[in-house]
Amino acid sequence: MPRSQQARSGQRREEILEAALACFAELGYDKAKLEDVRQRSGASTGSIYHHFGGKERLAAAVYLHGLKRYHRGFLDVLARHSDAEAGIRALVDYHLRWCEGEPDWARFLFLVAATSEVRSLDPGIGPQIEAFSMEVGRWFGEQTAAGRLRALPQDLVISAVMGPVQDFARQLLAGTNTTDVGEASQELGELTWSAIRRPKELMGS
Amino acid sequence: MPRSQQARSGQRREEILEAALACFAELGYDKAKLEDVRQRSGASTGSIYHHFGGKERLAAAVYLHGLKRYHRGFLDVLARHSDAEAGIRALVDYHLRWCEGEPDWARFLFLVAATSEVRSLDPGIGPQIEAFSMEVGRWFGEQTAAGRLRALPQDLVISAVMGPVQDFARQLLAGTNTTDVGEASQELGELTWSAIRRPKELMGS
DNA sequence: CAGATTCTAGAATAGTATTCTAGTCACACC
DNA sequence: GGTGTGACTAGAATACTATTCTAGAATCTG
Repeated sequence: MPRSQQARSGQRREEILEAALACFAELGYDKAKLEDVRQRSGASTGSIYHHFGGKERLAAAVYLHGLKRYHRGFLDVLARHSDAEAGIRALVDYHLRWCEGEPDWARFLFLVAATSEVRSLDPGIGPQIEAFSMEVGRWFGEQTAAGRLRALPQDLVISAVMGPVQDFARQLLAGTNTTDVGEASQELGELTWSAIRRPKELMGS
Repeated sequence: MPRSQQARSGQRREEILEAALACFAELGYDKAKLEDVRQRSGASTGSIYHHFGGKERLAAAVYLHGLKRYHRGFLDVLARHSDAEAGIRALVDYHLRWCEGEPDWARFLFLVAATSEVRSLDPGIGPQIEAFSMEVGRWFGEQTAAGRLRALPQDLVISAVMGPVQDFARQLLAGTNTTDVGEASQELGELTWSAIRRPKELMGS
């Protein structure tokens, strides 16, 4: 059975990855059958298993791919802002816009994969998160050291900054949400800054 | 084949529910086989299907059961506090303590089931959430009307209040977390209140 | 072109959710 | 006390889907 062309570098791999994202985002992890991915990508069962080794690890690969995109943009935002308040407002806005602009990716990263231990199934994920956390920690560490933010353990800082907007974005992605995104970004930036800025009563000490 | 006793009111149903929670919390939704639930509960396949109609709807029933417990405690907290600041700090503490005290339930509610559309598979879930939101909305509405909180759309208020602690609790349940829970409750309460209180520059207007 | 490697195909297999059939139990009614 | 009825249970039969396996094609290297 003749085929036109095959095996050009990572072509097939990419096709499968893309098809998998679409299926997972659209149907959810367990509703999406491997057969769906197979049909949408045009690949064969064997090919999928050759490249990824199974459904779970396929999901993990998709996750890592998306995570890198999200992280890259996130770090860009930090790099562009040395001012604490502007940086934090920009992060909130970034998260919201990303979810709005890439709903498939966002749905998969923050709704579908948030839960399970997808995180441990691709050896690239651990290092990716570690490197990201390091960078983020550096920015916040500097801001805190300069006395512009509350002095808090790093995990609390992240929860404080990203918690509200993540919660809101989840509602947004689930569609159970009425407020306009632009307004939400504005308000969430405002209140997030109020939460994390160095409290006024300590200013100047 | 003689059996000692059967069919006493909702006995079996409860046993299955309990076994299912344990399995889902321990293994995650897809790793947990119906066979596991069957063995742990002592029920038969047919019995499980008679009472719940399938794995998904079993998960939904577990979800609803846990949600009710969580909601009840949540509303109790609100009922016991008319002061805005005390109420919000208590809510933050409640969420954290609940996750700490009932890790199985919490893991299932906030990690396993948070994502999927479990929410739509049990006809009781919609009304439960609606009634809960109504109550919560009333409390926050009154506080806002009294000028003690920022004037914001309700979905933003909830994200602001519960976002940080939910994010932190998720880390806690995943075990990727170092900060002490008591300290976290204190700090999260503090910064959440800073976020949602009526900003000082408007006070007295 | 020969040999090696990577990749693809699709059938065969295995594991698991779901359905089906035949009951059993508790209870109401006569 | 019998008997009919509906809720409940059991476990085998079925259907679906992830995974494995074997053969072979495409591409690359020398």
